[in-house]
Amino acid sequence: MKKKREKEILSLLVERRKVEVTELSELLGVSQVTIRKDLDELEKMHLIKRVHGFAQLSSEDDINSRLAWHYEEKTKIAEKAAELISDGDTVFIENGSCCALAALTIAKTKKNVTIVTNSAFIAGYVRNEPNVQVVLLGGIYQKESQCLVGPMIRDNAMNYNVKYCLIGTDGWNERIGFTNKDQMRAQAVRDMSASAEQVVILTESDKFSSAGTVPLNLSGCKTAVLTDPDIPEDVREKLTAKDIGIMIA
Amino acid sequence: MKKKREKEILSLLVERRKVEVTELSELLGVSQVTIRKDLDELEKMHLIKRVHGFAQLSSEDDINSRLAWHYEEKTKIAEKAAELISDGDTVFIENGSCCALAALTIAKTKKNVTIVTNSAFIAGYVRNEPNVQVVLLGGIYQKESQCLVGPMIRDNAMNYNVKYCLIGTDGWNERIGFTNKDQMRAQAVRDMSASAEQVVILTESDKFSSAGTVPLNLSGCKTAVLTDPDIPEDVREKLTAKDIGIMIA
DNA sequence: TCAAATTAGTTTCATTCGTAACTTTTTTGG
DNA sequence: CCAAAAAAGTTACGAATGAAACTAATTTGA
Repeated sequence: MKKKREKEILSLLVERRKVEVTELSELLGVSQVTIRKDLDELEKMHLIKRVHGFAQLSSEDDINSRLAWHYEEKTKIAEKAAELISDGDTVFIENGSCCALAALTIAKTKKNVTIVTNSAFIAGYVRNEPNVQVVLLGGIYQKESQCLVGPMIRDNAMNYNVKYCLIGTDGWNERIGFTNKDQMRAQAVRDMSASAEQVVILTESDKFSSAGTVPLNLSGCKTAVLTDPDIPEDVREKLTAKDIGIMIA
Repeated sequence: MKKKREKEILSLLVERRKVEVTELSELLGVSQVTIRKDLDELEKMHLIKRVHGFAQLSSEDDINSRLAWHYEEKTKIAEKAAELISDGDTVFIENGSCCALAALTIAKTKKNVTIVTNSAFIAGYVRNEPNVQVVLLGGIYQKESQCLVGPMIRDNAMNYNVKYCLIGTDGWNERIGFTNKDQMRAQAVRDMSASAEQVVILTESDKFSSAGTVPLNLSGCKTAVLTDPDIPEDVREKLTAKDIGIMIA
């Protein structure tokens, strides 16, 4: 994301879901042609969809539309995550918008990496990258999130033993730790983590302000968080006290 | 597909991949507005994509674009296949364009059916249908075909025992029987078939004119073919001689 | 430091788009 | 059988689009 104007367009879209080209032009004080060029760029990145006269986010539940929120931070986190991976590695990646970006960055920058994931979204997301192999763990297909859950995940994941498992989260608090919205998905995360030496949680720092409903309970695993520089100092201390590593993108 | 004009548009697109709205209007002798309405319909069915001034097929390798070829026959085959399934059933469905249409028809018309498939494409294809559950078998993700292959398929499929397994094919001849283009996918078909009482091959009749490279070798399974009425008489006899049932859509 | 090259943005224009109001054709039910 | 309703198609028009040629701003490197 080179231009700050593109960031403003995204913010507007996250708020309103759908904005007219003419309105964007007035609001941002540039010509409609310029706006259209910006929108073309954003569409290339799959962050928005263009329709006659408008720009809009992808469908509500789609990971693509979640990517529009804090895209820049997520990009940086994804790049940092990719640095952990070496050519030829196999890495577990769980569903989630940061994870999807990390998967794409890895696919674009590494050679001969195998991504093992429970996310059909991620499989499709890196489909055009020739230098990566993808393994999809079997399971029940959750239609909204396009990810796979259920006991087959565990069976399949046990075929592997990897160094890193990259996962997402939707919140955190001191008492219950990191959380997820969905019980089935939380279990999938545990099952995948069990086959990895190190779990890395990819999350923007604003997730630390409130917790979701289902604790991930990763206590048995060596865990680290990869987040942006805005993580509050008190959270840092609490994480460190619980022996959770902190990486800043 | 109600209108024969829409069929003509599809034929043109299969030939040329991309046709201008103005040209379609002249060729078919109706106004551009009418063409645009047709194109909107076809786009709703995911058979084509619209761009400014043109209509074009989805990307070359995409199953969606293969659906444009003989769409009507495929629709009928899919409807007939759906009749085999009852509310509450679990059915195996393999990758392929006829299979995808069958999956969608089942999802739209049946209640409480579980589709077990090795096709991430099919999972996405029925994503908006609320009355169906999808289970994706795990494996190596083939980027072009969006299907899963490899030994995990067999492990996962063994969790089930179902009545019907719907599969596709890319050819047939008398000596080697039904074929597939790809060794890994052929093995996935065998692994899925092993957990089903009855294998039903969904294919348009024109596939009987030539064979692909990898025999499916389903000899151990009770097998039937579901195809359109144009299947040649001699092929019928040869299939019957090999104890393969024939259903006509 | 300054000229050339690249990048960003604008203006213009012919073309395409979607909508709405209108006409023709086909269906349908009494 | 035929009138009313529904469906299919057209015309007309203002708004949106993409391409190209042009101008302004920024980068770069000699």
